[in-house]
Amino acid sequence: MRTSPRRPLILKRRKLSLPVEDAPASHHSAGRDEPDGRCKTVPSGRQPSDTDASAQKFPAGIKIVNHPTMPNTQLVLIPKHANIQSIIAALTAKGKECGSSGPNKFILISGGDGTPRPVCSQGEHGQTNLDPDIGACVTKAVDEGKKSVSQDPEDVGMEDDTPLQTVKRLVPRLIVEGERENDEGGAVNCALDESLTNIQWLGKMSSDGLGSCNVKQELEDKENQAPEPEGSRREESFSVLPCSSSVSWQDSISERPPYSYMAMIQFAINSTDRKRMTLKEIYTWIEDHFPYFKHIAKPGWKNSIRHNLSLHDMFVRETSANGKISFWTIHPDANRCLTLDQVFKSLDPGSPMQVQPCEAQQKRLLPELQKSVPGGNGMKSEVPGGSGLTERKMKLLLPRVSSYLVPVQFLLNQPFLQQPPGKTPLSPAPVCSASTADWTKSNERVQITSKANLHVEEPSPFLPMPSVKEDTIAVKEEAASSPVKKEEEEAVHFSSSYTNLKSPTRKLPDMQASMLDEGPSPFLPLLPVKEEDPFEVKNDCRFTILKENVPLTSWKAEKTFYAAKSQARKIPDMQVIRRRESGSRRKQRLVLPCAEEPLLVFPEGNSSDSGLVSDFSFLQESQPLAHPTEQSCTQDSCSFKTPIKDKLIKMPASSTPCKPIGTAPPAGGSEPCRVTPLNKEGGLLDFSPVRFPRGTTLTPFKDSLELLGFSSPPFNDIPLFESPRQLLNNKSPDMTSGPFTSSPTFEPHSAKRCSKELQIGSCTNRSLTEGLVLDTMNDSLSKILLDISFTGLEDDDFEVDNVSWSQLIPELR
DNA sequence: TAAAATGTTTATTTAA
DNA sequence: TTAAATAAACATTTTA
Repeated sequence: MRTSPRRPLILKRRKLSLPVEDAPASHHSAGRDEPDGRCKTVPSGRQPSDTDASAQKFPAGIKIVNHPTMPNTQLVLIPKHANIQSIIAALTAKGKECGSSGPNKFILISGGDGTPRPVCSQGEHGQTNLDPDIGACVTKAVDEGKKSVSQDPEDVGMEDDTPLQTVKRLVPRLIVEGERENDEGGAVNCALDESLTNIQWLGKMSSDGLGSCNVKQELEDKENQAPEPEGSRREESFSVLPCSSSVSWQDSISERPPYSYMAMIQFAINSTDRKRMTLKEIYTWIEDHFPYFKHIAKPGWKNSIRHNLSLHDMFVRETSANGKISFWTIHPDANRCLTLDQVFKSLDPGSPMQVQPCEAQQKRLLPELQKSVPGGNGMKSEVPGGSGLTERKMKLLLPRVSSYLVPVQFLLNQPFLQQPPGKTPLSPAPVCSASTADWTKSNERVQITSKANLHVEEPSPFLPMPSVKEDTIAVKEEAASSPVKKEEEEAVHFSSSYTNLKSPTRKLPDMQASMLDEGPSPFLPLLPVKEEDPFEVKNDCRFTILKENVPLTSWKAEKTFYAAKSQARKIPDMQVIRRRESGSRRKQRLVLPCAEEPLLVFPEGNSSDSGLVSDFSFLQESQPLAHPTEQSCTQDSCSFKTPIKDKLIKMPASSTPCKPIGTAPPAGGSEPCRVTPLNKEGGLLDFSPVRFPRGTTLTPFKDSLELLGFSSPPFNDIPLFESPRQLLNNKSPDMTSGPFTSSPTFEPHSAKRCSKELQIGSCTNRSLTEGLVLDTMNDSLSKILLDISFTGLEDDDFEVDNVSWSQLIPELR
């Protein structure tokens, strides 16, 4: 799939594809997609039988049958003599044959036929080599896992090494039904084990190795690449590289940072003590920290920086006392104090930072996080597994809506999760508070530079307003102008309204509800646009807005309030400069005299907590919100373009166009405005199951596999069982959590949430769903989960302790 | 004064 | 449909 060079990784969904593209036909890689989407080749030259979908036979005696109970799931019955190639091919062929609508989970079950298994079945079909591409990918992946494996696919351990040794060297052992470890001998010389292990390894490879392959390809293509396609390829490589990839964009000028411009700007600005930067400094900072932009990126990236600075309201331009230097700051209400240090952690103090979003920190600190939430508020049970958290964690860094619009997420985690180990805590809250304090109190002699006429020029977040940007005013300190009493009054009026708006108990103004109910305001579209007197126009607009209590969100209103207040107080010192009618789109500025620092009328403790206080208090308030609108207003404190849209989504009975809410409203509508500090993208607190299309549950484990490096043995502690009964009887915590607990930071509770099936299996019946799902979504072997479910054993009276697999799986007979 | 830098806005493309 | 990236036009300011 083509990936965009524009999109940062963190915004992308990982699309994992089987890295056997263009594989030679001689290899045993899975058949590639044919135009009709069906499997082209099958190992050993056999085509999968398409006569019986329920018991399809594949080479090496592999059978794939439909799972008796689980939809989109098939049982892969693997004879002991099956080799890895056969299994992979069969699975792939099956997946491709079924297409995107077919089953996406495969339960891998060994045959258990009792026949002496060959010592090594790798060469059974005369095929011992992996696809070179796969091998290369695997090698890369293994290399990344600090494994010393030659790139020669033949050296991946398929021949020189005993298969099992190779497997065991490469990947952790996998639990396999019907297989058991030889207690005495330790290692089971089992081709199936190898195969399954290799399947897992393939699944790993599909995510890691592919990236490596892409990196490899990237390196090969880089020489001849123009910047644009180069970025594309890099992007692609990023899309599959694991967090722990050794290919760090920080070490490579060719790697585009996985951050949006907005995020990088935040990084830059927050890297300074004063939380402000000139444009040039931002350029420099980005170039210094992301060499890509210095060496590779097209010059247009600076344009994008400027574009982002102007576009996002969170970026506020201030001017120096003399008005000659423009500083870009982040509005305190929007500033999460996000820094590069917070999104990275140094794995090795002596080594450069590696691409490692602090997901591990987050996971490790999750228990603390949960403890920090009184009562848990249901969080504990909803703490996702590692991968889900990973994605959500990543979203914390997203430049999208969630990243800065709803600082709750960030604040929730920041004190616990954002601190790089071994580093001096950034103390985000104090920093932010300080920043906010500076912003709201001292203001550092910095003149507030307002953006375009907020009320008039910028459409109301709730109302489609006509653009009157061409006839707005700029207020400057340099010159004086005759005061306008009317304006003063209106300004005062506005300040009062604004104060109310910002009051701790503020709630949505009545007008808001009416607007939401009635649609666009009848006033705003009628705003007069008088060429002759833009100032008058502006006043009218403002007054109209005030009268209607348009819920201007805090800081946007704040800016306006600066203007209004200043106008009220310093009219003589100001000059109303009518914007020239040349059609200029330049952002209007409001430069206040240094001597007239705006005095904020924010209510105590509410105006400038940078979202920290309020946000964290939200976490501490575990009880359900009694007044959702209040929370809404809390969010109102961040009035940004996108967040406003977001808020609209949550607005009750909103008649304004809004994006449909992803989750169904609560039954009964008892909570019309179910305000959550999280965003629609499912922030940290949104632990709802992540689902694939077609209802497939994307288990956190899916991604936890990604997190599990090659060096981590997620399955080491999982016993092997000879029979289903044994398997069920051994449903010990270790077994239940099994691979999930392999991560030292894994939240035990999340194991139960690793998949819907698992929940069902552990709660409603005695089936197990665990481990390995071979996800063939999008024709890819992305993840493997050993999924064991035997509804026939639900009955406690099922006393066939020695029941064999074949008794449960007729096809095994 | 021209060029460069900076700032604003709109439009388009792309991926999710 | 939306967010982000990108390009571009244009305006304004700064600098050489």
